[in-house]
Amino acid sequence: MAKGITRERIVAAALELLDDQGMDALTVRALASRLQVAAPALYWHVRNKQELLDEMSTFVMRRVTDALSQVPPGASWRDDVAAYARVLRSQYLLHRDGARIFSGTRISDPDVVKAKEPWLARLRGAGFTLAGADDALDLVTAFVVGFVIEEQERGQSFGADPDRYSLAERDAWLGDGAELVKAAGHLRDDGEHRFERQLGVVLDGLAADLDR
Amino acid sequence: MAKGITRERIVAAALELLDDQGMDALTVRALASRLQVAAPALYWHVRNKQELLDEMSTFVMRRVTDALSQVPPGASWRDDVAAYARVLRSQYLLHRDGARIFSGTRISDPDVVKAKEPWLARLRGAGFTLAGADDALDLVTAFVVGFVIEEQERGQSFGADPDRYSLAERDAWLGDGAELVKAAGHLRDDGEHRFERQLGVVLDGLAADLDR
DNA sequence: ACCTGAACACCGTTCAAGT
DNA sequence: ACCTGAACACCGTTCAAGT
Repeated sequence: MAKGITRERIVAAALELLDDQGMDALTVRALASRLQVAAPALYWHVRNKQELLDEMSTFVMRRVTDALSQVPPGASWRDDVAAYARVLRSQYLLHRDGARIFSGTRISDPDVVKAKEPWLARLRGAGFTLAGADDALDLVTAFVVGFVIEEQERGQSFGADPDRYSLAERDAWLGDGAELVKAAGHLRDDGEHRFERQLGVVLDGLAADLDR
Repeated sequence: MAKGITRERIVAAALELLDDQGMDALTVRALASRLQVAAPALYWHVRNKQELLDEMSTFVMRRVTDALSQVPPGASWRDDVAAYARVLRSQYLLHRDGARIFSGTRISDPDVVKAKEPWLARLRGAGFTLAGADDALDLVTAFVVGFVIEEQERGQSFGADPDRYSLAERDAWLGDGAELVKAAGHLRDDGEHRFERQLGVVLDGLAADLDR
């Protein structure tokens, strides 16, 4: 006894380690030491490190579907799709480099994929074709992934060295010319506002698509 | 002489190695051996591996801006933004896992960032505010990044084991229920068509934004 | 069934020394 | 200025052996 390592505990500890120390520090040995076992012990529960990473992704995506299953059908398809986008973003944001690490990975649990079903049904009910509904969800997923990758990268650079990424520094680094690029940098906002605004544009596009 | 390693040659060889063997095989030692020098030789030209990766990203993004500078102003802002999206996607597709590796990284060359200037100018000419133009380009970037990450992941899984990812296998793996998810899988297309369709939706959203 | 100790073939990086 | 050889502290993974 006393040990009792399980797949679930390994994944949970791996996510903690990732968030505490970052991707480079997520080694099999460091993970084992956090769990107070020798490194080879992990190989009884997990085939290799890649499988561990896949399990971590699946865990995060399961969190997304769990959170979504709590969301009641909205007043409109817009509300439903927006709820999906917000939940996906917030779950990615929970983990260091979450969007980059957990996007575009194979999900190992069919239930997580099947959780798409009610969302497809809601969109169909709102007038989307099945293909159109699937397309819509994938488009929103692509947008969220790309948005949060950029968002987390900016956050990390800024966290590491706030001065280095100030507007003044950036302007100096850019040198002469490119006045629009510089001015745009000063107008730029971040976080929720920016996300909601761009999400709104995507939803407007889907609405235009639906009306056609 | 005879050696003549330069930063440029290192980056070019690193991209070849990435495409030939994949991310895991892109080691300092393998790269050195491809360039016929001892591993520590690279450290005279590059601070560390991270800097090498940043240089690779910057190189790819410079390719994007070079290709874009050849694109004449289109008949409409839609054509301009679509041209940008297509070029970005095609440059990511040129390299194994390109979107995941090269997105959300700091660009080390100001000229690459400054190349945004004429694109901002064109959008402003078409009626976008400066903030709106910047937002539009970033939104399209986020979409392309997310789209191609998913696209390359699918391509890689399928390339590795075509049977494993056939529709029949997928349906069996999903098990009972989720009929819409299964049916949507059968309707799904890939590549250019899918990209153009989803890009069209994003552009429609921007158009709606512009009319407001 | 579950875990350890020792080992293997590798990593990225440093540094004195060579030309 | 540019490169090498040797070394350091680490990797992921295997495997016989322990309980």
